Amino acid sequence: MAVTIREVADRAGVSTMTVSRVLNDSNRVQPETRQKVERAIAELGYVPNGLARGLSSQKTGVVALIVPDVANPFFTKLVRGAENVAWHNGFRAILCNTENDLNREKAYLQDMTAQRVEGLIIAPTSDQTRQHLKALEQHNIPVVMVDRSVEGLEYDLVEGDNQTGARRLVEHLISLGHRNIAFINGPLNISTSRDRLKGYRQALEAAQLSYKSELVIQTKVDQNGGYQAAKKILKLKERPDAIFAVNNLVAVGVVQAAEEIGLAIPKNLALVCFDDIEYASIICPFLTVMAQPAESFGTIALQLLLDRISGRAIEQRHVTLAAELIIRESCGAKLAKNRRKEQP
Amino acid sequence: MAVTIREVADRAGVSTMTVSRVLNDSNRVQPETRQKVERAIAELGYVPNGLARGLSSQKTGVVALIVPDVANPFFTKLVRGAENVAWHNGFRAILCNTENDLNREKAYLQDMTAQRVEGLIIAPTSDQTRQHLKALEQHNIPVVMVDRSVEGLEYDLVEGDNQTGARRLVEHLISLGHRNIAFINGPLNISTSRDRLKGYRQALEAAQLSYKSELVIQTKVDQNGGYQAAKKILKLKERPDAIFAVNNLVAVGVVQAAEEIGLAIPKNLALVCFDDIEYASIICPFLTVMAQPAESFGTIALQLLLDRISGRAIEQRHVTLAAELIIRESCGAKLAKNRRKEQP
DNA sequence: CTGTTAGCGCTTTCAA
DNA sequence: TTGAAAGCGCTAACAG
Repeated sequence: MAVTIREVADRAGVSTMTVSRVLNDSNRVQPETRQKVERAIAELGYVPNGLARGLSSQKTGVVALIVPDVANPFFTKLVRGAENVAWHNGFRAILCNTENDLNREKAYLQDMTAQRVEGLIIAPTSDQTRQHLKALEQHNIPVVMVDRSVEGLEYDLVEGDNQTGARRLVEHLISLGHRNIAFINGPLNISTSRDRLKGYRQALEAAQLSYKSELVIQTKVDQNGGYQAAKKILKLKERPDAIFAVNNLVAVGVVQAAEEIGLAIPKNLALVCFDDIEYASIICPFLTVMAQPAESFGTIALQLLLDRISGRAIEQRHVTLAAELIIRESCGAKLAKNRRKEQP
Repeated sequence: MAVTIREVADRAGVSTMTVSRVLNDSNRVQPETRQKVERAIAELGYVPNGLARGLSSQKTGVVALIVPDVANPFFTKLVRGAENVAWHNGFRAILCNTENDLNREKAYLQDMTAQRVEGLIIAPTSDQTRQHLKALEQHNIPVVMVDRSVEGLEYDLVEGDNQTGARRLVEHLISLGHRNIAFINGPLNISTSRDRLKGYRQALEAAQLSYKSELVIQTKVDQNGGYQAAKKILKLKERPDAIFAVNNLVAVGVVQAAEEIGLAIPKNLALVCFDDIEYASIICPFLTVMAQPAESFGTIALQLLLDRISGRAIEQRHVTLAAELIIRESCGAKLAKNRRKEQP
């Protein structure tokens, strides 16, 4: 058993309450008394029991971060930003990686409630998350949703401007002369998939291109999902000349598939996607992307959460962060430019 | 205040003890009683208070993961592996991102002790971590060190074979004809830096190349560190024809610097490093690396930790994981090959 | 400024 | 198989 407040109090010759006051540095303690206590703490190597503290005070100083996939650079950065802000405000962050699994998400949600975390940042696996979250309403634990929204839930939200982003990405492809543009999308029960689909259609319409359902496919939003989907869509009799991948990892899967099939990007196939891949883009600036400020998603979400925790916020807040088009190789823009130069 | 065990007990018409037994599914409860209790739990939406539980039982079901930088793909994967194993064994993982800051590491360590986590995985910021860890010894909390070792600490350890890996990387450069090989290393108070330096020297000696201290430079092991160091070293009158970067992020910084200076890799400068960058290598297989099984670092470390927690392990264990040389573009091997073809 | 008294919500221990 | 009593280590609320 570790050293307790009792032992510290005995050694310092004061009551436990006085020790407690020193710990929470209430200034209602005489300097000399405080010194005695502090010496006792140091000598004993006393570390207050956080559980007892939390149980008694109803404050744990812990928030939970629930994300679908830590290995996705977007979420990695989001987590980093959130953890940082938490740290600087005296909070710890528990990381919960759901692996896009609804059951795991549900279990984590229960668990975090049990641990009495003071707040929750969640990038929901899908709209089905609604039920789990609803079930937690009675616990009155502040929640902020990030990246993905869930209809019918009144929580604060930090998301990207997915529709606009998608539209601009597709417009870009169209401006480069592509007419047969496939869209490898995620499941439609994820808000980002729905919004990006809207943007895709919007861009086609504006260019008076018809929407062909065989060019739009839904898959898991990870590398393998992108790989499988690309394999399928690139076998079409009328092969697309460009692909819009719903996110970075799906795009990685597309690159992999194209390589295997022997299609050169961007020569034989143009490719664009949502979300950058940090270090990759420096090593070789290849993917043309709609980059989102991932870290800001995390820092802002955590700030909103802290506002809730401290009771500063009342109304529901909805932050939308713009994305930035970064044109590199994979869309073929530079290729096109060079071609023009060569054939004057 | 949330629903408590008391209310569940009242509603089910049993004592709190019986509810507790159902919760911990002790089988010493009559089926009918159990049903009554379970119904009450469901109706009330009861979630047991983990703090109270932990305080009372001395078990929290939480382990801490302390890493220097979550945004580094190596640690991201390590964390992912560890979190996964924790999950499957009924444990939650708290992520602590120290940002390579000793103070932050110290605070986290104290904090985790306070929260009574049942175990600790730590990739230490440096040898200075020893003092913090020593201070926690009296708490008898199981610790497993990963990636980096700290001398004088008797904890379980999972690390890579840094010396061999570094040696092979440099040997590879030498085999390609490079003689003026710079090494951008990390601080020597990190074990991996020391071991990789040994490997570097070993390779030079074996090839009877002299060690030139001006070609070895220490820096922070992140992108900016690599960038700054490369800027400096590439200005040398006798410019190196190859660089061995101590890790992936440093290599990214080197690429950045080389780009700025106008040096083409691998044409004017060969580059190799430790640790792969997952997605980047698929999008464009550029960096020649010594890839470490990052996820295994995490899974194995967590398994060792679970052994400790359950008291299964007694002796100190030391796991060394081999790295794999992956030859891509940046070292110039393929360039060399082509050159040979072109000049028969 | 300091101490006393009661819990926080659960589990352990011992009886029944 | 079930329950009563006694804490786990701390802090809130009130006295003094």
